[in-house]
Amino acid sequence: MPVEMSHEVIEQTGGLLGAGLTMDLDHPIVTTYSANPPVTIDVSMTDLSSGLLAHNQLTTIDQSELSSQLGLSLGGGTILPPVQSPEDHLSPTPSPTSSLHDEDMEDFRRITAPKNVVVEQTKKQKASKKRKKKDPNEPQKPLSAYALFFRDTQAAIKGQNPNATFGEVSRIVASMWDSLGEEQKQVYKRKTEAAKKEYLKALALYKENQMSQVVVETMDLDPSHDTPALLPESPVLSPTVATAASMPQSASSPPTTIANQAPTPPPAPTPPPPQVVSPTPSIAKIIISKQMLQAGQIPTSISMSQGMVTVIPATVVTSRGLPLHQLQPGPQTRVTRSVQAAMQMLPRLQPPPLQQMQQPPRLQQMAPAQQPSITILQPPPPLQSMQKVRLSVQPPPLQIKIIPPPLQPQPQTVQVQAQTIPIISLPTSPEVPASPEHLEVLTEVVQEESSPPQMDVQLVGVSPPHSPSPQPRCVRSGCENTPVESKDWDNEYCSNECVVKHCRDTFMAWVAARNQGTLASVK
DNA sequence: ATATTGATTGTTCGA
DNA sequence: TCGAACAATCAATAT
Repeated sequence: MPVEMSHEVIEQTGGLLGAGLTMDLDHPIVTTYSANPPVTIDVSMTDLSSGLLAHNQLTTIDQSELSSQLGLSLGGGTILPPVQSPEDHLSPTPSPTSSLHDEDMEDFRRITAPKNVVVEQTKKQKASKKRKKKDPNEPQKPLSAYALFFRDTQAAIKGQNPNATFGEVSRIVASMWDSLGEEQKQVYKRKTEAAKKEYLKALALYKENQMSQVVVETMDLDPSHDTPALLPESPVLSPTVATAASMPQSASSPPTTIANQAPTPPPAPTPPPPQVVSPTPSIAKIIISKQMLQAGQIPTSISMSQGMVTVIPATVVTSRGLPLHQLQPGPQTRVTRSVQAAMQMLPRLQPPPLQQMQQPPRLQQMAPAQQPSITILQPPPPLQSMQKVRLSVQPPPLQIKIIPPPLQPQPQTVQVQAQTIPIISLPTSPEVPASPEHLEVLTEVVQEESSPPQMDVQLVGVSPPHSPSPQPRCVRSGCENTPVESKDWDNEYCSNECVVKHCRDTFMAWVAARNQGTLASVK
């Protein structure tokens, strides 16, 4: 505490608030002055209090006496010889009770009693006063120079005179303010000016935010639809949505809307909105990552329309900085779920023409698909091209096709290529029914696949690589029969049985070789 | 009208 | 109904 210094200041300058205040107030203490009042303020108040209040051992001061003494000391002409040294004042701080003598108590009552009456009177008068409701987020107006000064000095006054009432402190502060030199006042005024600039900035930003509010809604198009949420507990969705919600929107850019806009679709401008919304009441869940929003890219989107589930991942990097496909539970689980949901719709739907499967509509034009197909665009791992797995499942014959993806990992522009490689062709047979369970297994295997697509094709591939023999034989290993021609296979098999066996063996071998125990659940 | 601080009073709500 | 928590009010003064 700067008690000694205050004494020195007064002794040397002969004034109360002269050099001391100037010296310390010139210090830039903008950020701390409110919490820690300027040292010199404390000094001055200490001496002021000691000189004025403690001199008479008053906790309540006679107004005229106070004024005269304040005027005397603050006027700067006379030095008040402190009866008590500042140190004495500080060390055992005079407790309110101990400092109160009987006479003081009388003075206290004499002064405070009428005050209470006044309070009661003004209470009724100002009962119906200001009714202001403010937005808590609205920036606070900068304090006036006097308010800053009051805040700084009142603590010192209170410290020296704990029993001083608010009115007394206010009068003391006002006297000090009056006696404050213009330079010292300028210090506070500069603070106020600086705070005002900040206030204007904050106010502008606040108003801007008021103008543009982000609308973020995520909901199922059909809540009654018993479909597990595609992206429920995703570690990606929550942060991204929160980011979108908290991200300030500039007035020029439209609010980011993640919503089902079926009731009132907005006038879609030429650039399609970043989300793919299913036209049918099934499910629409949107992910917009922060990176994508900032880059203005089309975000991850999932749409489902009459059995067609489209997963368009965002760029690989997520908010965690991990590739999307590495998250657990990641898109694998979600995709599987959506696939399962789509599977249940399959039996009712008729297989589409092959041409349609090979040339699906553009992603932004995912009009109601006529075939029960599932298009899954998985995010490419780094240095890997995007893998596009297209499962076209239909009642007999069942087909699963893997389409090698284009090399450019640009989900928003990628189109499904017409080139397809038939891998497994399973005609309906009693031995291998195309049950949903089986489909699910196949699907999950494909979903969990994250290795380069080439390997998939190679492993899953049905046709033997080569070995052109002069006498054609059935493709199934161990079968020596001559293949027969059928509409279900291309002159490779001798019978339906061989087709089934061959496919089963191939698939099981692929599963075993592929997973090596990592997918023990797949049988 | 509003700000300073802190005591007091009034209101609301849960136990 | 009671107590806790919160809100409103008031003081003197300056802006």
